[in-house]
Amino acid sequence: MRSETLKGHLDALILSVVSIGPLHGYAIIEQLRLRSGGAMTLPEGTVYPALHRLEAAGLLSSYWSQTAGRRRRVYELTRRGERELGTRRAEWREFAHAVEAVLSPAEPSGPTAVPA
Amino acid sequence: MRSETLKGHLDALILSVVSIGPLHGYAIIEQLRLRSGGAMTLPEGTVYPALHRLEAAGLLSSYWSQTAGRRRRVYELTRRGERELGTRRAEWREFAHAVEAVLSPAEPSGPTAVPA
DNA sequence: CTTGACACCTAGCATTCCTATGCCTAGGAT
DNA sequence: ATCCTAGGCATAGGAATGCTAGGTGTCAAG
Repeated sequence: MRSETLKGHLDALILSVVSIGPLHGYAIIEQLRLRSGGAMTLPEGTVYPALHRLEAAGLLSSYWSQTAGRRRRVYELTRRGERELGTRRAEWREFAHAVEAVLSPAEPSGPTAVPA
Repeated sequence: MRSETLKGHLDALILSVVSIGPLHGYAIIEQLRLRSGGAMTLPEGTVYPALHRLEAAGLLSSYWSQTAGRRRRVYELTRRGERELGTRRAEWREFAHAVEAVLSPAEPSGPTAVPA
């Protein structure tokens, strides 16, 4: 998948997987891969900065957890994050429909192509 | 529509409208707006550089036309542009499905969530 | 003669994602 | 003992893209 393809949609994807339950960064990467059927195998250098960005924006909160000698930073949605997720999902749908409309082959469309 | 949303998909959209028939820049902007139902009202500063980029990449070719004292640069798809459009449409579909899969609410998914 | 639609162009900015690299632990293989 | 792999986090720097904001010019309507 071309790397620019993802741009602007990563935040929604992360918020969505975290909305299911608190997750740490590495697990988020794993979930994105699993749920996308392998299509989204994101490098850490993409996801970690995004998490920091989302936390700075107040959409995620985090805490450290210690498990078997391994430290993990666990993220969960804030109230604002939940609301934002709703907005983003709606925006995605709108965007996807718009792209679909433009991308699907169609007959030439003059100025009169959109009926009043 | 959030501006980052479009990133990485503009080329496909432009190729798609031009594939219907030769169009000049301004008309391309108009077609994108019409076909997207108004969702994509792109500023010229977005589209013109993109057209130059696509021409430089060999996906579009152009020529000047004079109509009623108005000069227009008309673009049409090259062979490579047609092929590229096909690729991009396929990529869009793959991407859209992947996002849909991640974005749609689902039950918690453990390591066993993907059956062999 | 001013406004608005038509039509093109570019510089510079902001944002985003990726590559590359570094650091650390645990557990199995050699 | 040593190495490798998986797990786990982090950052710097580069590349790409779209937008803002500005500029040029024609033509028709008021």
